[in-house]
Amino acid sequence: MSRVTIADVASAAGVSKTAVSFAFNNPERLGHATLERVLGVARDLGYTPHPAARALSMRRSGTIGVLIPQRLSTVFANPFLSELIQGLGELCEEHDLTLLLVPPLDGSLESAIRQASVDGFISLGLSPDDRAFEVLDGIGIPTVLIDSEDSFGHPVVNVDDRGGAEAAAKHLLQQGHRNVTIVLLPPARSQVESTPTATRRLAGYHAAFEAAGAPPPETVTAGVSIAGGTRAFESLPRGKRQPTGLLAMSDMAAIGVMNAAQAAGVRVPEDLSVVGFDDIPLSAWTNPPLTTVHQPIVEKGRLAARMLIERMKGRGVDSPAPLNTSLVIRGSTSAPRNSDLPIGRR
Amino acid sequence: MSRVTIADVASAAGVSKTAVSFAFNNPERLGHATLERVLGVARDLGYTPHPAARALSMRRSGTIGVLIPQRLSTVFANPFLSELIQGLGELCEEHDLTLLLVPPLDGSLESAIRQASVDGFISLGLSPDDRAFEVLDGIGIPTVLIDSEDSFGHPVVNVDDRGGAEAAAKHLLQQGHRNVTIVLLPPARSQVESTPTATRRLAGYHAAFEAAGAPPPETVTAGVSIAGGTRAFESLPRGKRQPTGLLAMSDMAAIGVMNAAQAAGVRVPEDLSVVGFDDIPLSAWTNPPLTTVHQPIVEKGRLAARMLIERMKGRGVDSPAPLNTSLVIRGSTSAPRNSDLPIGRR
DNA sequence: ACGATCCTATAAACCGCTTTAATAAAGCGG
DNA sequence: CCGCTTTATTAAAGCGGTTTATAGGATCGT
Repeated sequence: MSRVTIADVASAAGVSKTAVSFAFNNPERLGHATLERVLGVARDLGYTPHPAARALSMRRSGTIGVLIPQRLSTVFANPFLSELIQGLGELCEEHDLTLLLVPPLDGSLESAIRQASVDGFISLGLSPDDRAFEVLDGIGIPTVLIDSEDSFGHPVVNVDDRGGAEAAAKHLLQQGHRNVTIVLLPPARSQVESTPTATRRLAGYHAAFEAAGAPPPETVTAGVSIAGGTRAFESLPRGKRQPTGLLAMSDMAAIGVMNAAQAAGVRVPEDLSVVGFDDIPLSAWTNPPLTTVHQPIVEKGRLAARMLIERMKGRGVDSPAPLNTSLVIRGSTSAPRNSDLPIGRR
Repeated sequence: MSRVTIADVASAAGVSKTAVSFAFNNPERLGHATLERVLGVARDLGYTPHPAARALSMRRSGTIGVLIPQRLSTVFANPFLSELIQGLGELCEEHDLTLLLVPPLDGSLESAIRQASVDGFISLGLSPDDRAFEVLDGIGIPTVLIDSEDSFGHPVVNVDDRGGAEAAAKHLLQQGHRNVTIVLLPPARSQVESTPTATRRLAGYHAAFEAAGAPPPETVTAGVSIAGGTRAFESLPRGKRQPTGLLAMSDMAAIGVMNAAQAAGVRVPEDLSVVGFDDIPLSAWTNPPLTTVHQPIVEKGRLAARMLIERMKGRGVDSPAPLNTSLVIRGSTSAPRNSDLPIGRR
């Protein structure tokens, strides 16, 4: 009734456990006849090595963990993670690894980390001061960071958030927008801090406004979801003080804003220009198509996985330069209707 | 240098391994003083139980596996899986479980199954004759099927694919379409078979045509991606024989078709009506918004996870009735321009 | 003063596999 | 027929935990 173990196979084939183990992992150390016999018996009995036992004795589980800072239902509502996993997946399959999703269990990412039987971790968007790092360092497991901060023990894969944000803001400024609101990313885990990504993007926006001699824009915060963007739109000032341009830190929020705006009779881009961030596939299909900052998400996943696999082999890797971002101008931005700038300065 | 083990903690605290183990798993069996001391030493040393060792001795890994019939990069290009994981994730987090993605490794799902250290499997879209089931049954691990076939050892969660497809086809027929093409789902794993889901949807389409006394439609096959839909459109007959209506088995393919059609100057829905299947969030945002068959994907995930967890507790569960599907009529369908049906019969 | 009872703490077996070191058998030249 | 090298096989020691059965006190009623 119970599971077939290596001992069962061994006694059924009239050999030692060692022989059975060799049959699978070291076939050349067995005589031809015994090898065949053991393999045959194993197949007949339906033997499969117990993965946990194997992992324990080989010190290797064949799995890499993805540390997710929020609930799965939250984070998978954003196509960002899907794309990232496409990249991670390519490398995993190439190297015979499976992918473990590790969200905070019972609110605690730390305890989830401890439970996870993995050979390495990819962490998403963690702040340097996150408690998770103590645990991570304590167990000394290879880790590669994505969307985090540099120089801090583990290699990091980032994109040029700041440059992308700056380009986005500059675009709006050049179109003549002066009344702009920024839609911030919510803090991921620690209530106090904002994510490293959000910090860099904000800096980029601000830099552009400063360079243009414009006052720093107002901000609202919105979750990375269409509903979050909808709420953000509703919290915007109306009437004369309503912004003509919106810089959203995520495409999902941007799309939510567009949706809510149009439902409220505000036309995009005529009455309100909106630019997103990420360039998820959906953004090319909205109405109007979303102007946004492209970042190479799949490539980011690939690169991080490749680095982690190197680290798991014991080789050291350095953080690469931030990956390029680029502004993709589509239909959700235009000059404001009552631009107070002369045509020549646009 | 090496990992801190339970023995290290034990000797540092001057107690037995048993005491340390009890301190974490059975604190009431220890005296107050020793408990505190052991816990303190453990914290100081940064002790964390080895997950594989724990899994081996407790016969429980705290992980459930999702059996994915295709490459991660393929399957995560479709928002379907994201939504499903949102549902699975809710239950996982509630029960302190992590989620292991198990794609075919080196082309073989069977070997991936063996490697995976999980307490249960959720399988996606597997045909009854898939070889994976031999392995699954061999190791006797609780399994719940999604989008598979009934009565076959494991409980199954399905939606009413047939009814949904029938409603979709009926809709097109009622609008007056007589020249319709079906966009089939590609086979998932076994080259010969089509997936159970595809079979049921096809039956639904055919039933509607039969009931209307119309000849069965032509078919093309397209991968579940926008690019797949694009290719499908290109393989359609042109000119007089070009269909006026398209029944796609996935929203992604449907969107790809719309895209390619519009790029070729074919207007949707005026020249070509298209209806999808799944009702992924994206479908509400395309231009025009996609008419499609809604299925409760998140709920499907929740239900399957709930059932699996019950099974993991040793309780038996029955397959529920197929979940309801419903046609969502949006902007991608209308009457064909030169309908040969009199107005009254539309 | 003594056996019964209750708390604590532990020794040892076990989970199922890998791997090192050792043994037995076989082949071989002299 | 003997030492020596190869080849085929295995016993036993881990890997790092959990858990059962047991022992050693302290407490207690009588």
